[in-house]
Amino acid sequence: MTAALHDRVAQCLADADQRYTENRRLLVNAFLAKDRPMTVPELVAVIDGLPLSSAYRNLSVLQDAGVVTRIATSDDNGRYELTEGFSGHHHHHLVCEGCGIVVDIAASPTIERALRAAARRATQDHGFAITDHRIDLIGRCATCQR
Amino acid sequence: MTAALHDRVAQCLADADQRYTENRRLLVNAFLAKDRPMTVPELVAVIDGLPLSSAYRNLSVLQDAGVVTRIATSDDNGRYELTEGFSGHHHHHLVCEGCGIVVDIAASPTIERALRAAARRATQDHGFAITDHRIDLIGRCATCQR
DNA sequence: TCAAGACTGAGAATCATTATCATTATTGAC
DNA sequence: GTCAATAATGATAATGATTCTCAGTCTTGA
Repeated sequence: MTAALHDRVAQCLADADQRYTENRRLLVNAFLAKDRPMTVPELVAVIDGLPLSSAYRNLSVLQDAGVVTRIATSDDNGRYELTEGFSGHHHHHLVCEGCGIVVDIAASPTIERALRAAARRATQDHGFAITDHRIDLIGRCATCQR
Repeated sequence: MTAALHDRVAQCLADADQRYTENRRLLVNAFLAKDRPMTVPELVAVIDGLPLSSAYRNLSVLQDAGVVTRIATSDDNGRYELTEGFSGHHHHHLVCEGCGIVVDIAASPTIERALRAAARRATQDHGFAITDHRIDLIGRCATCQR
């Protein structure tokens, strides 16, 4: 199961003329271990001995190859997660405005349908070619509610 | 019309023990002039003579008072816009992944309804108290499509 | 086995944002 | 109106996440 996933990652990197090195494998495994977007400090804390500079460089390589995605948050640290093709399912995010943590939630068919219509309208009205979307529900996690 | 708006901004700042100074008024007017989220460099370019440090400090004050909202983007600059109560209408964003520009689009009732259901589910399943949401349609603007 | 080129990691550089602080402007009390 | 007390300003320095640099190491394919 995960072996097949690693093969696909390797293929994806190969297509981008990149190798699937030990550090990159450690990063992918860290993402598989937790199913929520993680910051670079979180990643290096989990991957013992990985230098910051290597973490950033390899995340950038994995991002260019389409294996991971960087998500923008309002707190200071960026967060990374496996691209949907690798994490398995289309999902959206629950964002805590207290601590900044981000949790994955399943997408609903109703929302997806409505979004397709909205994308069509955006193309008509503004000339945008829509390729993706992002939905965040914002609030406070159980911990931050005290 | 805009006079009433300025009164409401003044009230909002007063509630936060802040004054509605010239610089703050200039910022609010800049937001009214363009109806899309703007970066700090864009703002100081439009408001002649406004120092960067004053721009950042006053945006922060306006944000704490609930007059402007900072939106997170994946490019390097943050973007600010008037909070919905002041800009007039609930809206979502069209984001160009080429140049990073952000354009407002109207929210659709269908999506809003579906989001309320999703928020209910998030509370049940994850203990989050949802207070807001954010929808971005991501693609390429007419210019960046060449 | 060897050369070409990719990868690594320590440290320096970058750049948006924040903090500092002396100066200036505003306010409320008298 | 005058006078503290307090808030706002803006130049500059500091911060901190991210990116770049570069010399050394590892892979790969011939």
